[in-house]
Order: sequence, then C-alpha cells, then structure tokens
Amino acid sequence: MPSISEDHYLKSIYHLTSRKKRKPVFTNELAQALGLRPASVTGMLQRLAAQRLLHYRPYQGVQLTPKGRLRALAVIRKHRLWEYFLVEKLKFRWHEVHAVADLLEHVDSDLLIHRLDAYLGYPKLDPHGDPIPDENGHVPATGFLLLSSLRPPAQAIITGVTEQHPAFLHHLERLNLHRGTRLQVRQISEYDGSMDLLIDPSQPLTISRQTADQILVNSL
Amino acid sequence: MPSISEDHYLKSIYHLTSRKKRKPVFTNELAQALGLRPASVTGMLQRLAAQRLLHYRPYQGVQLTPKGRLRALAVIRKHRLWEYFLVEKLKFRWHEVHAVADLLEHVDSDLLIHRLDAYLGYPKLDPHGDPIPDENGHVPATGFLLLSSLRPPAQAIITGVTEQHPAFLHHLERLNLHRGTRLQVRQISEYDGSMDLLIDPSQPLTISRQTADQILVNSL
DNA sequence: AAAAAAAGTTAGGTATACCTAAAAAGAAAA
DNA sequence: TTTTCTTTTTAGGTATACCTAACTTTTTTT
Repeated sequence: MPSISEDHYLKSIYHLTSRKKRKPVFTNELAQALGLRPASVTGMLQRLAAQRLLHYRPYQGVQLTPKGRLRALAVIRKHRLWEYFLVEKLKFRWHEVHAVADLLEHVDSDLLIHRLDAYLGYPKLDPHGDPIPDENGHVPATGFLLLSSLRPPAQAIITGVTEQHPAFLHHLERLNLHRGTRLQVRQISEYDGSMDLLIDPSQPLTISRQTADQILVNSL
Repeated sequence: MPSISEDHYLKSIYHLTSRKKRKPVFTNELAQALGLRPASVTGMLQRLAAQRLLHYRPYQGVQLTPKGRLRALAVIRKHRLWEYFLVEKLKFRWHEVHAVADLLEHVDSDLLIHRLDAYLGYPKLDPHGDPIPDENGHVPATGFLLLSSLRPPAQAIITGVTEQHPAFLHHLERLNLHRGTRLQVRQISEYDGSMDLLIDPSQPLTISRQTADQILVNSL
C-alpha cells in the first residue's frame, strides 16, 4: 500500500522536521529536498493528508501524524539497516552507500528486514553513526557531541557524521577520518574556527570549522 | 530506464520460451503468467517491440530479440543471486525465497550486484540448482542436476559441488563421496529430505538434504 | 465453406505521479 | 494601506501501466 513516492515524502518530512527543530515543513523546502516542483508536492501532500499520515493546512506547511511518523521511521530503519549491510558485509565505502540504500529501503518485506536485522546482529547504529529505529519506531538515543564543540586538549573518538553527502564523505576519506578514529584537539583558530587535530598515529591535521560541524564524537 | 513492469514481462517471456522449447510466446500465456489481462499485455508488448526488445507480430505471439534476452538474463541473474543470498546468509526457507527475490531483483544498481556476487563467492547455481547468468548474459551450461533433485531409483555420477567450504569438503571425504563417484538413489525421507544412497562398491549411505543440495550430478 | 469458438487487439477509462502555466493567498515593502 | 514579491495552490497536460467492453482475426468445428 505505501508507495515509493509516499515513502520518500514521509522520510523527507521527518528529516526536515528533526533537523530544523521547528514544527511545520513547507512546500518549497520539501520540493527542494525531493528535487520536485512545488505544484507536485502540493498534490502529494493532499493525498498523504487524506490518508491521515500528516496534518496539512493550505499555505501553512505540514506535520507528520503519529501514524506518518511511524511510517517514516520504518523507512529510515530499512535504509540504515541496508547501509550497515552494505558497509559491513559488501565492503562499500562510506560515500557509495547512500544511493544504493535509497533503492533498497523501498523493498517491502517485513520478513526480509527481520532476518536482515538478525543476520547483522541487531546493530544500533548505521555506518554514519545514525541510530537505527527498532521495529516499533523507537530510536535509540546517542550521547554524541559535535567535534566542533570540543576545546583543547579534549580527546575523542569519531562515532559518526551528520551529513551524508557523497562529496563530504569522500572528503573525510581523503583526510583519513573514519568511524573509530581517535583524535585530540590541539588548537582552534580564533580567526576562522579551524581545528588542529592530532589523529591516531601521531599525525597532525587541520580541518575547517565547516567540516568539524558535521562530525560526531564521543569524548574520552 | 527499464521499468519493473518491463522486467517482469521480459523475464516471463524468457522463462516461457525456454520451458516450452517452442518459438513464440502468446498473449494469453503471458497474461496468465503475469496475472494480467490480455489487453494489458498487448499494450506492453507493443511498447517493448518499439524498444526492439522483442519481435511482435499481431496475433502471432512474441520472441525476444538478443537485446531483450540480455535484459531478461540480467534480471534473472539478480533474482538468483538474491535467492542465493537469502538462503545462504539470511537462512530463508525454500518457499520464502521467491517472493522476496522478486522484489530485490528490481533494485537497479550494477555496483550492488557486483559486490553481492563477490560477497557470495561467485556462485554458479542458485539454491534451486538453477544456473546464475554472468554479467555478460552467459548462462553456465550445466547438464548437471542437484543430487537432491533426483528421485528413486535414479542413477547418477557426481560431477561437482556448489560449496567450497573446507568443512563441507571434509565432510564429503568422510562420506567417501568424490567427483566421479557413481551412485543410485534408493529412498528419500519425507520428514527431512535425507537420501538413502548406494555408492560405488555396493555401499549403503544416508546423506542429509543439506548435503545433497550441494552436490551436482549427471544422471545416467 | 459457413458458423462458432477462441485468441488477440483496439478504444476508451482509471490511478499514480510527475510537469508547466496561471491564479490566489499571504508576507513584506513602499 | 496599497502595492509588490514570494509562496503556494489550482487547472490542465503527460507518461506509465493497468482495467473493461467491444471488435477483429485466427482457428476449429460442423
């Protein structure tokens, strides 16, 4: 019954809502996020509202209902389990996973997801450090901090990222920053906020404020 | 570009053609196989013909072109690799596999299939003993059957295995089963599928269904 | 060979999900 | 407060892929 398009909308609305910490998601934002025209989005929002998946008031944006939120979380669960599978089992690189997981997340079989979850050992986090919701839509809490919030001489271990864009993930690979990488913050530039780090085998490294803003860590 | 519906048609035409050993596939057959109405099938056949994926003559049935055959084999390759994955890794049962593989086969990523193939160890046969086409559409020729597909009192000769794991090969050695071993199937358990065999020098032997599933034979 | 049956096709309709262009609503500026 | 600009919606169109009903072609039977 839930179509691929509907899944995309619900997932996007969920992400936009949680990223903005603000209530309604607007038509243009959504159109932007989905790569569609606002007119198309309006039409779909009306259909989703008719299914009680979201609250829609013309010109006022939308909010997911509990039902819609559960649907979104089911899709996100599938997406993140597949990402875990792609990285852990098929040896995909960070930047390769997202596009493929976006296809796999729409495969509609509860049995498949259940068995996949068991096969993977019931992981709690995906390869980017994002929590994997359980089958009831519960999202495990993570105590992660942004790397940019640390002050010298804090030590930490990289646990994830807040941005999945392939270009960004590729950038991290070139810098040799991965999940599990240990680091120490040496210095922060007063001028542009860039951070001097010391990573794993005593290697110095400078990263921009912008990069540090997208990296999640556990401080040690 | 190839849609899920087109994939279904091409796959179905391929199977109907090879199972019947007869040239054209007719509209009604296809409609039956796909669970659609003949009128719908006619429409799609015309669109597939326009794409040069098959030869269509009104009232005379269809045949795949080489291009259409390659497309069909690409889908079948994906289907069988996923079947292998579901059974070998996710511990799906025989009867659970097909429906889920039918969903997964439409996930359109060459990278994914390539990595999956490698992860599975480049299997030549799916769990049912059907050959898995390679990425060029070549179907490994097997005059082979799975030992497990034989029924008493079939006689056969072992021609290979589909599983290279040392523990399995060791197991075969202890059972005195090798390439070239002649055998006769005496009985098959209704309960667990185990087979009573008579091998080479008049020696009786019982093997599990699991074992018989990994043994290729030429029947005599 | 004509009539009957079966098989297949065309015509026209539906739902999904997108599009462009024009109109309307709401927010911001004069 | 009226105009302007931005945002959003409505109206109408497209392509896919299905449907039913009516018609045509082929095959089979009488």
